[in-house]
Amino acid sequence: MRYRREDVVARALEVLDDYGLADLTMRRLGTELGVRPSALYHHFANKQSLLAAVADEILLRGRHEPSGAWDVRVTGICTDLRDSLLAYRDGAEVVATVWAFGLGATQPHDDLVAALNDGGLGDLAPVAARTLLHFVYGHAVDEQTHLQAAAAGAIEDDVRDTDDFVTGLGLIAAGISMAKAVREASADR
Amino acid sequence: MRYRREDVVARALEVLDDYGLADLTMRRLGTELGVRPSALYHHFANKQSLLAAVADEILLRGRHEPSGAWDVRVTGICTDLRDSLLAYRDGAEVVATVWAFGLGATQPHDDLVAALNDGGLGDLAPVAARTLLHFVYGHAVDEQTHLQAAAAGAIEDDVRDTDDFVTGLGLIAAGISMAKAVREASADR
DNA sequence: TTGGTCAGGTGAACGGTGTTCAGGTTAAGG
DNA sequence: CCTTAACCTGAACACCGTTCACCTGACCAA
Repeated sequence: MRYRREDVVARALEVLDDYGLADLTMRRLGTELGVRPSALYHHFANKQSLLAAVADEILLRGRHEPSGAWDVRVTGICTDLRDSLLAYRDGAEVVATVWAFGLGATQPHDDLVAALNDGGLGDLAPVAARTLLHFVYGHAVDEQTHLQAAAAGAIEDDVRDTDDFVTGLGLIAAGISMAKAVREASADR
Repeated sequence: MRYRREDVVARALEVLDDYGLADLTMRRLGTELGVRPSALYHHFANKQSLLAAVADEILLRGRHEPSGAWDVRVTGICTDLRDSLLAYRDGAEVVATVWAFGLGATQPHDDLVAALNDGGLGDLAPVAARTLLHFVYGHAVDEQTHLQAAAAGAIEDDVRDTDDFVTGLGLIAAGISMAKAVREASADR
C-alpha cells in the first residue's frame, strides 16, 4: 500500500482525534499506516509541516462561506471557527500553534479582516481581527483542556463554556462597534 | 554545593532567559548547576511543576500592587502583566501554558476579577477577566514569537506591537464598560 | 516488450528527551 | 557524636524527531 500526502493527513487527523496531540507522533502515525516513520519524510519536510497540513484540513472541513452584514459575519466567523476547533481532539491547540508560528491556518484571519474592512474599520481591522482570534483560540484551548481534564475525574458543566464564549465574544464585538462609531464621528469632523 | 528549591528556580529563570524554553531541559539545567538531572526530581515532582514555579517567579518579580479606580486598575494589571511576560525570553509561553493547565499563575486572574468586581461587573467579572487574559497572553506570545523570528533574519518594527497592544486592550475595555452600562440600565428598571 | 525513472518505503542509526530507582553522601540538630 | 533526613549519583528505560544509504515497484516512452 502506497500513500499520497492527503492520505497521511487524513490518517493523522484520525490519530489526533482518537489519541490526542501528545500521541500524534511520527512513529505512531507510521505504525497506524503500516509504514516506517522515515517514510513520512517523503511527504513532509518535518513534523511541523505535517501539523500545518492537519490544521488547514481541520479548518477546511469546518468551513462555512461567510455571508451577511459585516457584524453578523464577524461573529459568525468566530463561532464557526470555534466549532471547527472543537470538532477534533486538541484541534484548538494544533490550529493555534500553527497560526502562531506562521505556518498556515490563515483563513480565519483573512476572513475576519475582509469582514472588518467591509465594516469600515479601516486600519483598525487588523488589530481587531487579531484580538478576536486571540480570544477564540484562547477560549477554545481552555475549553478543550478542561474538557479533557474532566474526562478523567470531576464532572464539569459543559453548557457554561458556550455561554462564556458568546458573552466574551459579545464583549469584544461591542468594543469594535464602539471604536467604529468613534472613528466615524472623527471622520465627519 | 547543595541547592534549595528557590535556587533551582532562579537558575532555571537564567537558563530560560539566556537560551529559551526549548533549551530549558532538565539535563541542561542540571549541567548549569553542576548536578545530575535526577537530582532535580528531589525539588520538583516533574518538569511541569518546575515550569509552574518559574511562571510564578516571573509574575512575582514583575508584580505591581494594583491601585486606583477600577478601570485604570484593569488596564494597569494587563499592561503590567504584559511587561512581566516580555521581561524574560519565552516568558509569555511559559506563563500562558502554566495558567492554561491550571498549575499556577493565578495572580493576574485574581487581581482582574477583584478589580472588575469593584467595578460592579457582577457575574460578568469572570468572563471579562478571562477575555482580557486571553488577549494579553495571545498578544504577548505572538510578539515574542515574531521578535525571536526577527532576531534571525528580517528586521521588524518593534514599536508597532506596543501600539497594537494598547488599541486591542482599549477595544476590550470599551466592550466591558459598555456591558457595565447595559447591566446598570437594566438594574435601574 | 523492454528499460529507465522516480516517488515511496526500508532499516538502522544518531543525539536528544523526561523520568525512575537503588544506593551513596553530606549537612544539621538533639 | 550519632542519627536522620535532605540531597545527590549513576545507570538505565522508553520514548522522541530526524537523517541517510539503499531497495522496490509502478508507470511510461521507445
